[in-house]
Amino acid sequence: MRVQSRVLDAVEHDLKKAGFPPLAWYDALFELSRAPRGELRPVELERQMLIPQYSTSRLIERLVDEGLAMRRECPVDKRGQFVEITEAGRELQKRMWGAYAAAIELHVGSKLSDGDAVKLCALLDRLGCSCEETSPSAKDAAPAR
Amino acid sequence: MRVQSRVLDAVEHDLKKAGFPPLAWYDALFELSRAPRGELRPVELERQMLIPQYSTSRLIERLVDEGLAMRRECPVDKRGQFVEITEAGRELQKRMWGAYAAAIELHVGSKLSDGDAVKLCALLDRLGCSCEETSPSAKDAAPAR
DNA sequence: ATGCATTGAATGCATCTGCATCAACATTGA
DNA sequence: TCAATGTTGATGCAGATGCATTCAATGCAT
Repeated sequence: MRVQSRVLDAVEHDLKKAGFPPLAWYDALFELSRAPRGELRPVELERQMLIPQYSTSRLIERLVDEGLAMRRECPVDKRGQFVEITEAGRELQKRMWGAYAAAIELHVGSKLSDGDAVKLCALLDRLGCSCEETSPSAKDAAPAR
Repeated sequence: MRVQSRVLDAVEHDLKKAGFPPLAWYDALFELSRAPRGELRPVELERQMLIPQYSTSRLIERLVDEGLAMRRECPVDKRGQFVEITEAGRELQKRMWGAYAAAIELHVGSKLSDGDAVKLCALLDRLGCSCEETSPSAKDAAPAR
């Protein structure tokens, strides 16, 4: 817990210092940019990012407000919608990646050999899976971040 | 990042389900309870918990409001103060530890052998130290959690 | 001693979160 | 067909957080 918060804070701090929006924006833009046609249902974005539903809704709202994404309605399910990344969004995502990658290298990469990184991933993976055993209802699954 | 947020959320979720306050309260009560005479300067608490100053200030405020801790003034430095844990505070800390320990065992302990845990700690330790190299000023050190 | 930077703690304000709920649509099943 | 149930997404509201600033007390250098 201590290490994670230190590293994450350091990375977010670097990003902010470079004048960029929070990491969550990057995550969202990244997921959108690599989606089939640059678009995703909010529900899918939510699942990718491990954040609660209302949080997704508001994140999208902000991205749209900033012109980084746009909503389009879903033809097959009229209560749903698609969120599509704009050119500006793709551009910001790429620019942020510069700072983000540098921060990762500085705070993580430079401190771990490739082999160590692999070992670390393997160990962490054991903690990651099957989190719902506490409660039968999937509704209870905790949101993330 | 993904694993940490999943595990932490699961633990916090279990704690809340058992009717307990957030983990940060536990952390603070724990630090206080193991301090020399059950008391700590806010600044020290801040350093132990890796949270920003204003956050400590408000956390203490809540603990005091709930009768879990009490403020006393510091004789040697009149702008400072001491925060001392109360009996109720010690008791809550102990009761929370029951649920907390169970959650840790469920979400972490049961998924990792002792040897793996040691390896994991060793790997994480390499990421943890020397975080201030980005900026010469210590003021810039990022807060945590 | 006096001016000046530093430290310890609190707080006003804007923003963000979490929770519960809502409204609209979709699906199922009798 | 129609009621019950489930999904999708938004939102009002209370509480939490982050930021910058404040104020008082302290240390320090001249």
